[in-house]
Amino acid sequence: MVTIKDIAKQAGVTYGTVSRALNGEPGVSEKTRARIRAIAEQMNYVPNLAAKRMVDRSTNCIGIIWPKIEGLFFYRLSERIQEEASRRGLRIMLSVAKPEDALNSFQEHFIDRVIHWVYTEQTAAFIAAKQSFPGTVLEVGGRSAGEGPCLEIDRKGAVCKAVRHLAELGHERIAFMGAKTDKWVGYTQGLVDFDRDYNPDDIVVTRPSDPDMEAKITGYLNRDRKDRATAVIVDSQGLMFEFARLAQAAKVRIPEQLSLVGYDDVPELHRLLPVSITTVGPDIDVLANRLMDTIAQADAVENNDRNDRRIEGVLTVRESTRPPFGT
Amino acid sequence: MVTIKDIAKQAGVTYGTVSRALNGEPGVSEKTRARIRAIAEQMNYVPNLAAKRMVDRSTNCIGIIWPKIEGLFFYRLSERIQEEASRRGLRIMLSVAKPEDALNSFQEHFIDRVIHWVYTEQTAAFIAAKQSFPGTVLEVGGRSAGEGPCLEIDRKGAVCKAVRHLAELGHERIAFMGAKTDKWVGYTQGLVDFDRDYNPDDIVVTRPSDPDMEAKITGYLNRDRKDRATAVIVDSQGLMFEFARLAQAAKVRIPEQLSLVGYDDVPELHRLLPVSITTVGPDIDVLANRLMDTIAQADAVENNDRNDRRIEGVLTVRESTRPPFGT
DNA sequence: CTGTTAGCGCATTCAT
DNA sequence: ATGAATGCGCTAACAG
Repeated sequence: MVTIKDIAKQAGVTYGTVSRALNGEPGVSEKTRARIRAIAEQMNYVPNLAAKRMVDRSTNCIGIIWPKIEGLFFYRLSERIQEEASRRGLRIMLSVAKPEDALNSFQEHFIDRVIHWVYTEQTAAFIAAKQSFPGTVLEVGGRSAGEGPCLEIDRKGAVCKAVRHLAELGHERIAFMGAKTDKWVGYTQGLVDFDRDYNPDDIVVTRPSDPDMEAKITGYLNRDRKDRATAVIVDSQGLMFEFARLAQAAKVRIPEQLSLVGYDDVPELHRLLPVSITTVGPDIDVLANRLMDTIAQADAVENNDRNDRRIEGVLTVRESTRPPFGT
Repeated sequence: MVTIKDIAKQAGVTYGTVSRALNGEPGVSEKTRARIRAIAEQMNYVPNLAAKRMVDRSTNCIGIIWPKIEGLFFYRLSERIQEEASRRGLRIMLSVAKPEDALNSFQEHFIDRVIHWVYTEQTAAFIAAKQSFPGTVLEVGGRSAGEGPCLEIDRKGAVCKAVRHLAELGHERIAFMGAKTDKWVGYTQGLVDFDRDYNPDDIVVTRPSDPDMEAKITGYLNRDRKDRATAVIVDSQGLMFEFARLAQAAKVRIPEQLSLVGYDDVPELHRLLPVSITTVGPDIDVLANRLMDTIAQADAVENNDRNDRRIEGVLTVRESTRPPFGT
């Protein structure tokens, strides 16, 4: 293992100078700094984080706890986060372990800033782990649950935008398939805002793991066209995989017979149907950016404007939505 | 921050004794050990991991370098690896950075065992980083390229099994879509082994990023049925996403008009078509297991039997393959 | 059984 | 602008 002492020897200086040079501290001539940098690179020097941590407590590595669900979306997001991070000279480590275990791992490895994707209620074990975690945990997704820094995704508002889009196209009956979460609230809100009737008959409460999911969706799709909506919102990427397949099986043509909006814009979605799918949800680039901005100045974030802590959803109109037949 | 020195003072011993007591080392009377433990607890002592790591640089953490491709398969695999690892008391960290950066990150964080998924030629930068890496890099996937430990996936043999399966069903013309890799070699090998004609016309060389991918596949599918094969092998999950869509668009019914075998068995595949898809490829559970076994005893692995270093593919027959029409 | 001490790799302060 | 020296908290080897 090569240390700054080795580099010092090679460069013919003392290791104090090497330390200054490599850390961009003043008091080193640019010439020797460049030389030392070159030698370090060439010797493949890797700083020892433990030693660094002994004397000062900073790291440029950020840990991310990978959520169990939201698979594809998060997969895409992590690619973008990585790009953003390296642009900023930050490093990224991912953990797919249970959140509390992940936090412990990060702690052992001197990672003191962690991004946590909130998708369900937090377990007691995780809350405990979070409390004893010496660094910052940025909570992303759900409502600003607790004390620490957070970045809220306005899922409700996003789905509301979907309703608006469909209403503006002229759809009178708009259906919703998904779970009774914020997204569902956004749906009902949208119906109110844009003067559409709330029709319990047009709501299919289900999720991919629901054993009756297939029956419920197929049941809805097989109704007489008079008895179903002209547009539907599907509340997650996971459910969209199912929905697309069942819609094709039921020979429901999209968008001719049914307009379709999905939540979360992942490329794989557009491979599911012959047409590309209109989506709402956070913009993946914006999200990656904001995450890095926020975590980069995690201490200052407490003072931020409330609005700054929130990510709006965006609507991306594609081929799967159009005015209802006969308009 | 309370250190062992503080505890030592409180307990009236030296801090060396405290260290031994707290770490369960022999050479401390049980009486003083208990007393020291109590004091540590009462003073709310938290060991300084950085300092510990300075002296004892061991971890039970394994790093994984996330490959740029193999999207969903690797995602599923990493879930299984995580489960396997925690069963064995090991921890996992993932990096999505460039392989050489990932290796440096791992080194910084004292992770000295790394799993690397080989999917293309290795860059010079990575080979250099690997050479100066102080730990073990387990290469998985490709041919046992170099010196270090490796686990080869028999992609060629897997595709060969696909050909065999189709041949046994009675298919005379079997097509292949994909890149000219090991999998393609397995295809040609299979044709030879099972007495099928090699027909360049039934090979569509493409990949998801190929700009002409869509045209090539659609062109093949739109041929007169007499001019195309009765079965096709698609060489990757990524390409299958495209193929399934194009097949539906071209109104080619599977398996009635065309039998279909995919490479890599990921659940998402079976949401693409009305029927589930027959696949070949490494079994994800077996792979996770073998990876953990191998990395757990990374030093001993050098002596292993050659056959032990290889993962066979398995064929999972589902609805997308059946005898050709008219048989 | 317990005390003593060297040194892990580094940032930093004080000299020069 | 650079060298020298100190100490961060801890383990391990050695001394008593």
